[in-house]
Amino acid sequence: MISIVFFGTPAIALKSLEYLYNSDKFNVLAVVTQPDKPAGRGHKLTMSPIKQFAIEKGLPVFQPKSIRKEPEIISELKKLSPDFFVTFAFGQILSQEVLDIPKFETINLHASLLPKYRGANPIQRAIINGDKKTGICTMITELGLDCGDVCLKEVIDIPDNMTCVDLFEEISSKSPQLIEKTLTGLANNTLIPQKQCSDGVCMANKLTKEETLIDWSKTAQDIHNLVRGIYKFPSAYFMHNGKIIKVLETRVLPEQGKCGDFVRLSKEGLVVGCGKDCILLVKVKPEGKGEMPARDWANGQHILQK
RNA sequence: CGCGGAGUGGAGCAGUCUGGUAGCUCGUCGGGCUCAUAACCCGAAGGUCAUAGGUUCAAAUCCUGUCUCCGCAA
Repeated sequence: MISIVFFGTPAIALKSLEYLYNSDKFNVLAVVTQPDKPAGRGHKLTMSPIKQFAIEKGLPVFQPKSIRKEPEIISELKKLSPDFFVTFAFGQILSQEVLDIPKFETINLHASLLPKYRGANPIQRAIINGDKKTGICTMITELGLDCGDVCLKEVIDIPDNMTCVDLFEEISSKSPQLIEKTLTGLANNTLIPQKQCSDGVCMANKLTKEETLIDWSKTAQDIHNLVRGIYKFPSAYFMHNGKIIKVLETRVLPEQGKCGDFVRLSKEGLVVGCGKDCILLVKVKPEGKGEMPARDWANGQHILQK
């Protein structure tokens, strides 16, 4: 049985932890996750989905503020003497001292086809940039950011209307098998990690507030990619009468209109002019309101009424 | 107790400050026009104004409590 310590925080990693926990090939010794943080309306202290699962199953949980600087936790991890560390969206940088703990390796799962989209935000970036495919990789963790040798990769297609929520879901459910294959391959020496090729390296930076504001002078396709790329997390938006209007669903229409103008109201939604072509707003979510058809919103705002 | 918005026919909103006949756009149904229509014209149905209490001759509107939904921030 292969013993591991699992490092992870958000929901996307949950299925992987669950899988490893339930498998009789693996023994999950402990879980390391980010400290509880005030979150949500009311700032209630909230534990990560990974921690919730661990507590439910009675697994030991470590929550370092910064794992590099907490010798007590490091020595606890050493005592466990695991075969592997598995990291998946953990959210902290490890130190060499930590990487040296497991008997075999520390492996990381990264949600892109490396070396493309190293860094914090590979999933949403792939959609925002209009990529037709992306994927997941397992890799040997090294000190640099997502630069270690790649063990296994799996390609995932991105259809034109896929949102980041769909992609999250797909990645979340395909990851467990990839991690399993990687661990067993490394453990019995049948898997040889490959260096990342040096060209095609690019970073997937965190989203800034400015990026999520819709720029109507861009092409309708670019706006459509932005909308589905950050669907619900945290959503593309525009301002109207001083209110934030989030845009949840759009379609590109091959017609002309002045940038940023409300062109017409159709049965399906509100048509807005862009730098190239027009975009149809199908579903929106105004500040202080729930989601609604864009047509209904435009109706109540008395946009485009004679 | 982090800050803030909102609950009004099926949908989206106005009306609330300055209490006194329930309003607008859309949808639905019926009829008309049209070669035809998602367009246009005429008409109809549909609301205990989230909820409980209070003030008043009179409350969607003022006061108090409760529930629900949401935005920011983190």
